[in-house]
Amino acid sequence: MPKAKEQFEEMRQEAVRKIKAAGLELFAQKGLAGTNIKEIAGKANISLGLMYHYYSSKDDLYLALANEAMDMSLALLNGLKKQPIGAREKIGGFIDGFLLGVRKYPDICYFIIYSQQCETKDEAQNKLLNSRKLEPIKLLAGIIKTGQREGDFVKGDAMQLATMLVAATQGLAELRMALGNKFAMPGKEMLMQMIAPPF
Amino acid sequence: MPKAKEQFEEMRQEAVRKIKAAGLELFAQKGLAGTNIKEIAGKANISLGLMYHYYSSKDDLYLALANEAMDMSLALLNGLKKQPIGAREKIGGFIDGFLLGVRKYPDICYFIIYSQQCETKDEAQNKLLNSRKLEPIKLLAGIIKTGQREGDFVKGDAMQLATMLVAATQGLAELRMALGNKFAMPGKEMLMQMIAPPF
Amino acid sequence: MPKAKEQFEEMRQEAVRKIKAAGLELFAQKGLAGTNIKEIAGKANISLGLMYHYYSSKDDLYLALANEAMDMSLALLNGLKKQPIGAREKIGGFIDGFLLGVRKYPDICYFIIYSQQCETKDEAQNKLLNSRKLEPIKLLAGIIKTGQREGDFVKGDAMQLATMLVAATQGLAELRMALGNKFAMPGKEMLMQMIAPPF
Amino acid sequence: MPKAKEQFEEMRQEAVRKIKAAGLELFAQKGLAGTNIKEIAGKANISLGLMYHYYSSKDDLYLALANEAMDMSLALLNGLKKQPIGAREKIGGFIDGFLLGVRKYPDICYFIIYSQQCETKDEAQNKLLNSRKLEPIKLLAGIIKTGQREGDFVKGDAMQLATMLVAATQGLAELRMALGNKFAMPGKEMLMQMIAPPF
DNA sequence: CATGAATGAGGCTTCATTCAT
DNA sequence: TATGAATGAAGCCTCATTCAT
Repeated sequence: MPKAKEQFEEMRQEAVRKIKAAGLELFAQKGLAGTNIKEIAGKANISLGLMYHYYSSKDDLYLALANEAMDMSLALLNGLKKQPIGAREKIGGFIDGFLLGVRKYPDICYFIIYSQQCETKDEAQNKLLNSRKLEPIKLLAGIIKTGQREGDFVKGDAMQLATMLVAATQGLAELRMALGNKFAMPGKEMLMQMIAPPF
Repeated sequence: MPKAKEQFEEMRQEAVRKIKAAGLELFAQKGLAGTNIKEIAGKANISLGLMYHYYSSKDDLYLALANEAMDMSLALLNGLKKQPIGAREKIGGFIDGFLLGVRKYPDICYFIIYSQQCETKDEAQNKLLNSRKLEPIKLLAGIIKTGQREGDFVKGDAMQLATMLVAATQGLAELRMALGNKFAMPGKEMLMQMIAPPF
Repeated sequence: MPKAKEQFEEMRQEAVRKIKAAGLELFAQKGLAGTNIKEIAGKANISLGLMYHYYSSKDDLYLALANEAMDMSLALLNGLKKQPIGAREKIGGFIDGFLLGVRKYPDICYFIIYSQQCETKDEAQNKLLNSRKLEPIKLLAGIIKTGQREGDFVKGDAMQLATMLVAATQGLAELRMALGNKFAMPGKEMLMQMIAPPF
Repeated sequence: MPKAKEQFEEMRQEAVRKIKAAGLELFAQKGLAGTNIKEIAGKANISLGLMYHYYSSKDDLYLALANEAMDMSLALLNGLKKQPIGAREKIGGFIDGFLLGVRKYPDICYFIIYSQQCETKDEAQNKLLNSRKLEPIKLLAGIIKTGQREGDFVKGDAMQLATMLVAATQGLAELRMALGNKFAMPGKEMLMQMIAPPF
């Protein structure tokens, strides 16, 4: 009697889930080149071979995770963009998302932010990833422009402001990973004032 | 000192200079694990054997470069600290140093800022490096505290503010490397207002 | 026999048929070591598990196919040997069998002829296979000897002549596979004259 | 003091020589897929790593050897073509070359003849190799045509005759490898009569 | 000081085979 | 009978490091 289709599907989902969790953590800590597949499989509690059942290579897994992280980031921003709230609240929502993410999944930092060194050998994929890094900056810039028209945002080029905000979150996530508990994470107000001072 | 010795000394200096320049660029682009020694030697235009004459291992070179970068960063801050100028000017000097460095040696970004993923296998060295990452933040925090007493800085925990500024510069350097010319680097004023708004 | 059993038997036969067809083609194209079981199962349109239901290993399937091919070759020759026709006609029949086989099942070439590289790890099996390769040559040599006594065959050691004929067919089958349509297959007359010239 | 250029060159030559000899023998016995690099290095008495110093991959070595073998075969034929001797002598020279090669370097058989299964993954290389297999056949066909005009060759399409001769040598080399000493190699006269009967 | 050949451990990947259902 | 997920040994390849000259 063949095993039921659903059973197989469940097994697949579970295996993929474990692989992704392990990969996320290890890539975040040690980068693509510094992470080895055996370790990922070990942490995921599956065999080496099974990894290759689901991902064709280390790069493949890395790219899947990187793109997923970017998708999440974009989804957060797109969600905020559509909401019927002011620009100040939208920026606040972005910062909340960041602070929460970092607090809840500390190891995800590397992927919450933009992956810095994605040397996938596959130059095409690298270019794709890099181009995607601009998307959230552009989205933020749009929100900032609106806020500037509404009057209570700081002045200056919106793209530059968006770049600065994104850079700060990325840098903070990295410092957080490097320094652990010795680290003084700025609060929401402090990050907000980079774009939208209290008054 | 006889002439021969001087010549040898010159050769040494020249070789070390070439090795460091090549290592800096490649480590910055691809990280420690992703960079290979042969490539460094190739870019430096020296033989593999000679590399090992000056540096006992890949990690050795990496650590030397990382520490040098941190030294430069600290030297800049210590220099500013001693100068008889206001806190606002000191922060301005730090930001100028960053912007100039990034503009002049784009590939140095990785080292101008704090190296994020230094997995040296040698745990002791890792701890050392990580602890050094806190030093500039503490120095900046000191300057910021003074500025806050002088009255024209934003309010809030000085360590947090310093962390935010450092994170922003680190993030900007990384984005700069990833995005190249598609990148909107914020100007000095914009970075300044994170700590010291015009009024 | 109840109907159910017949059905099962049919399924078995069908599965085995598909496995053998797929294996034959792939082994012929890429050899034993170069062919993988998953690919065979895929081409046969059955599951991996089922393959192992019928054949205990890759080598098992390979040996079965190789021996079957040799059986067919021997059967052809034994059939001809018994027929009440002249030696010339018998050689002609062998050549016809070869030319037809190559034309009809181009991918079978590898097995119509003698498999060159059967590294079965199992040394005993290898020896068995190799010894079987001599059988058709010996049979042919017998026919040739008769033909030489009958007067219209070329002179010379019969085993050497048989070896040459078999080698030619083997070589032609291989060239056929390698060169495909760019290939000039000699006709029956041309092959005949190697053993039995027109006059 | 740097090692002299010639010394390095000698080392290179010696290493390459050993690698090629080992590869030739093993590929000939077990094919590309069936041969493993470690074994080649072992037989060549060098380290695995050194193999990759000289050849970028297993395929690379295989292709180099296959092409070299083809070059030798072509060189033999081109040499004969230019000599001021009759077509019969030229065919005789080709057959002598074959018989001698097989006798002297029994393991080279696979490469003296045409490599049957060159699955290099690199489809372009496969096509190149396959196209090269036609060259000697064409050369032989030219010689045969001349011989036919001179009068003492068998009749029939020259390309087909050339194909048959080449196939026979290939098949004989393979049988030789498979059967070893149980094998009855035809003599020069016997092979000659395929193309140019005594009278 | 200078060279680059040589080593081999370790990493990535494949694949024959097993097994729970 | 039938499925395909799971395993892990073994293969290919890379690369930090050593060494003879």
